[in-house]
Amino acid sequence: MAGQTRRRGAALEEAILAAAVAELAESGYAGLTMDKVAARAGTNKNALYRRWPNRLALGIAAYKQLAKAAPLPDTGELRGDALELLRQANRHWSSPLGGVLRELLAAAGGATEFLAQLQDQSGDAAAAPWLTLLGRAVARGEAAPEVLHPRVATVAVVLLRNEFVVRGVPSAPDDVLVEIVDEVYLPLVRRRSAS
Amino acid sequence: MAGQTRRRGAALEEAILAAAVAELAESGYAGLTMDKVAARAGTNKNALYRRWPNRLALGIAAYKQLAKAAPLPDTGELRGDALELLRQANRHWSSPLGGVLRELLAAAGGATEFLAQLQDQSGDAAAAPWLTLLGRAVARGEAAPEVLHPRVATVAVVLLRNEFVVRGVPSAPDDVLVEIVDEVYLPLVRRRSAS
DNA sequence: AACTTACGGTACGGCCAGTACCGTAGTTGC
DNA sequence: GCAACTACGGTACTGGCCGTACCGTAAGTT
Repeated sequence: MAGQTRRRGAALEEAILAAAVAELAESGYAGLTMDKVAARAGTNKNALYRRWPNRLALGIAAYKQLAKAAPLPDTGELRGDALELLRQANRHWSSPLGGVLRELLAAAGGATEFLAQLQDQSGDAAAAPWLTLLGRAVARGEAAPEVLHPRVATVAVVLLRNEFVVRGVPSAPDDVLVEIVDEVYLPLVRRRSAS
Repeated sequence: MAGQTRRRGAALEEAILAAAVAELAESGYAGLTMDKVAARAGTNKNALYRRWPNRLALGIAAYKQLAKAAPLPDTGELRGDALELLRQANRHWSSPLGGVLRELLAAAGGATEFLAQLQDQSGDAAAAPWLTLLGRAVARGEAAPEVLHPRVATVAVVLLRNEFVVRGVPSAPDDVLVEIVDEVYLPLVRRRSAS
């Protein structure tokens, strides 16, 4: 064969991951088969199963390669920041990547050990940007301090994610984002502890 | 064989659905195989594929048999109603049925024609009870009239569903429900159009 | 150099979706 | 009451995929 040299260790691992990423991007998790990844990486399934216990683990690893954090918006006012962050999420979920994430969440099926791997991308870690964004708004007097709580801060993204779960793939139109921000998020966050 | 008579039409269809429901309840959607359903119904896959085009369609049909609407709570005040409705949803999603629903939503993978079948159980139709519940609260003066909007009305359930998607199977503790109601839902809904 | 480790090739077991074919029982129309 | 038709039951098969096993051989190790 052409390949006089035989790859090992990290070099091979990177090649496999790259192949998995490519398959994931092209065909989604459903189309990610161990045989195809092995073929694409120019190796065989042995090398895969030596590194990842099963297909799901490889899929998650490949997804994590694909998903990268976007910079935090700073428009100077809460509404603009929230909308922009929501648009980022919208782009992510309506891209092929969003479908992949849904497939993975599904394949994990509630298995905590796998879900934990995905939370960085989809769950708790996603609260951090919202909290800092809200923190700035509180400092500006745009929001009440008692809303600096993960459950409250992330309401907007959670609602948007719900759109995708319930309605399906296509990207949410911008009106939906505006509606979420204006009808729910801002009223919720602006409250002056109305008892 | 024992069965002298041969079932046809509706009788057979019911038997198949019953078998599918049983399999779904025992093993979830992942464990629902066409062979097992056929065997359990005492027939073969032909009869199945004559009625449903594929496994997912049968799974959804079986799920719809399983899920039935619970009566609408009426405790006399908004907080109690909302909490009770949330507890219903919590029970549903933390039961095996919830896992099944998640599996189905995943298997549908954004295919609109299938999602539409599930929305009755999980999506838009779920907005109706919340709207009537809120309507009563508005009449009592417990909520502002401008919150009679599906997006706003369903915020609580959507947040709860998110718990399941992100955290996994186990039932959400009651504190979480209380937190959702007290930290998010009531403040959101009680606003007196704070501009 | 000998030794160990990991890759490559290949083959296979097992499971399952979906399809095809055919004999036969039940139903319908005459 | 007979024929034609429809739908069920049995069975077999294709094709795809996950996961495992075995074995020869190249790469790194001492």
